[in-house]
Amino acid sequence: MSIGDDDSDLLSGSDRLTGRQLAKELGISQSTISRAFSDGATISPKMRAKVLEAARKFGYQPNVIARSLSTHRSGIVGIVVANMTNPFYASILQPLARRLQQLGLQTLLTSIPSGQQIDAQLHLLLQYNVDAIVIMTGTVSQEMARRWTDTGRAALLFSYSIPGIDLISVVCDNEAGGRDVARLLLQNGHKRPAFVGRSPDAATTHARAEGFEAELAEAGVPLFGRVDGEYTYEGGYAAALELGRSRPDSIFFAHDIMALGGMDALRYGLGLRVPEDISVVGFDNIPQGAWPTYQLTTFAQPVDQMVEAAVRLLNRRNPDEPAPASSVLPGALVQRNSVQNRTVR
Amino acid sequence: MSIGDDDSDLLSGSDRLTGRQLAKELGISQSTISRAFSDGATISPKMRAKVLEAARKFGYQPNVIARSLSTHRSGIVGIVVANMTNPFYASILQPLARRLQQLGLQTLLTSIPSGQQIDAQLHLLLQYNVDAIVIMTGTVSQEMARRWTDTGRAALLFSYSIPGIDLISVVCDNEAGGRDVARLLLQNGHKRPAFVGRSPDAATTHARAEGFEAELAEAGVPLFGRVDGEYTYEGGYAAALELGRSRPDSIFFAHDIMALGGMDALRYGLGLRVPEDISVVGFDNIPQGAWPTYQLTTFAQPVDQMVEAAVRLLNRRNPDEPAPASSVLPGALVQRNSVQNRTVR
DNA sequence: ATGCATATTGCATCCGGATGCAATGTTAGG
DNA sequence: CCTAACATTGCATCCGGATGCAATATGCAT
Repeated sequence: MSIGDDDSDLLSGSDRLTGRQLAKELGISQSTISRAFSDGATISPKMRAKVLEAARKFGYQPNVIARSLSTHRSGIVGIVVANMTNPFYASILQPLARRLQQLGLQTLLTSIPSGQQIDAQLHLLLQYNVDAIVIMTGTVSQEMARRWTDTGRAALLFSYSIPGIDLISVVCDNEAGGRDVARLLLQNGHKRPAFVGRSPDAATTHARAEGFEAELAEAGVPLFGRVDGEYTYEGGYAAALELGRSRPDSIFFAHDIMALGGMDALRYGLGLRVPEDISVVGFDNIPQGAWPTYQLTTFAQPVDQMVEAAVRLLNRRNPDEPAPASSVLPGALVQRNSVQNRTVR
Repeated sequence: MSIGDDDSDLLSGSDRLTGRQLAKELGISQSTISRAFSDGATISPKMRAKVLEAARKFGYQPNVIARSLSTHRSGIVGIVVANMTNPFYASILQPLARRLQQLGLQTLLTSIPSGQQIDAQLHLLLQYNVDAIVIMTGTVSQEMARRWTDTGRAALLFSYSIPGIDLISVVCDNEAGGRDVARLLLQNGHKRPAFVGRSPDAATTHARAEGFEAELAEAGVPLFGRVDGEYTYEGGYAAALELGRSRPDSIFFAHDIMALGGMDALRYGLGLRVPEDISVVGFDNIPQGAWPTYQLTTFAQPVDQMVEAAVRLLNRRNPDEPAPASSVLPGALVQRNSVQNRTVR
């Protein structure tokens, strides 16, 4: 073998080594180099070892772009988010990106105005040959959804779903969550429960609201009031201000971030005590809810399991495996200190 | 012209139209198609219009990957972050991504464990031909920095810098910020000011600490105490717990998120009142600091201007423009209600 | 109208790997 | 030892655009 030991600094140049150069160096063909780096290619173990060894030595790595050009894959997962200021999304992005990186997948992040149509973004991501997308917000046209799945790429709705569009999704059981919250309030003797945060286009909050109201109805307790609003601290603040005046004895906010704004509105805007005067329950379980000022009782989305499920669905290497189904994961009530027992004993 | 009007649905197939196909359709060469889409290429305005019109009609768009293969550019900006749970980073990511998208640049997000060496990530981003990087955390080897700049791509440290590494950065004037905070505390009659959050490897917090201590020294007020800690809510909580026992009359936290944790520790852990018993000042100006429970007085980084500056530096199309310099932008004190006047009148 | 400079367009080839098919090498059965 | 069957490797070509250079077209001055 004629390879010197001292030329391993070939990689230090700004232009990298190509497969053909390495091939010439080894006296073999470029195809063989290529095969050494492709799983399941027809190459003898001996030859592969030799190539990989030389590649390591010379600092050769296949050019991702060139590979992508012919394979139509990229090792990139597109992610569509809005509202990274909502800590819930931030807390998903982090572990999701990390898990994907562990699998050798990069994340192309597309940030959009909340709740919009995202066909244009998907189109764009398609141009970059992303292998899959995780969508956390927005609506998609049926045609775009079809076009996407036609390419054999996975598309995954994370923590929500779009009515009438058959893309797989990973969600927690929102309706059950709503019911659990209702049951908690009922058990603690609440008679005037209100709801905040339903939005016309978000099936997620619908399910939360429906579970909540259904359970109340079954107990014969009417919903005392409802206000909608943006999924922000400010939205929750405004809604609570509006709703609080009519004195419900408890408010269920469809998102923790709204619940925090709501609690502050109740306390600082209306001078009420939480939970003594009014109970508050949230949904999501963001870190801030655990802060001592809030001690928010909430329904926790099982973020870790959801990320795991997402990664599993995205990582399906060969497109001919059975089409995966949406998964609905169970969440759990996290009881802290924003609900007070109002039963008369 | 033989183009029908009804075949504009060519784009609906999962495989897109190539430039050569479009060229054949128009009876021209593929080169001309390519030139029609490249700024500054030699092509007559008339021909370009004709091509673009046909492209629109047939739904042709140049393949980004193929283009990237020969140009070595990608229209992607890599972003390296840690700690998206720190709202400060989340609040940067959002506008930054949006501004870049407006310029037709996508963002490839790389999330790493906080404060580590990120050579491997940069190497990876290089493989994807990213046009530039924005680094928000971590250290880079001198060799990697050189290798990166040798490729003619911009690299930008956002909101921090790495000692000994000459990559341009966009930061606010941290030292001035530290001084301003010190002056504020002094003006309000504080005699026992403490500092929390300096970290050995973060020049940013060093500068904040130095400005703070320098200004105190000039006024003849000794630093009452100092505790370091992680840049998290919990880190601030723990530090305040430790420091609070010795009763400083004020604490300057190097990061708002630590200040919030600190305030909670002082209030709920030690039973102190803020600002009556002890004043607290933060740095960054995250949204949560404005919440009524905290009303945190803080030094605000000029995030919008910093993002603008970053975008301007990244958007330098031709690499032969004068090498841009780092920019240091002025921040400003945001006075809310976590500092009390302790002057005896 | 003629000649030369300049503007456009086409041709051929490159970017770096992936892959179908043919050629060669290897192993096993007879 | 011979040949069928399979395992490896190389060859040629493709993925879809970009671009240097030659060829052609246009414009201008004389």
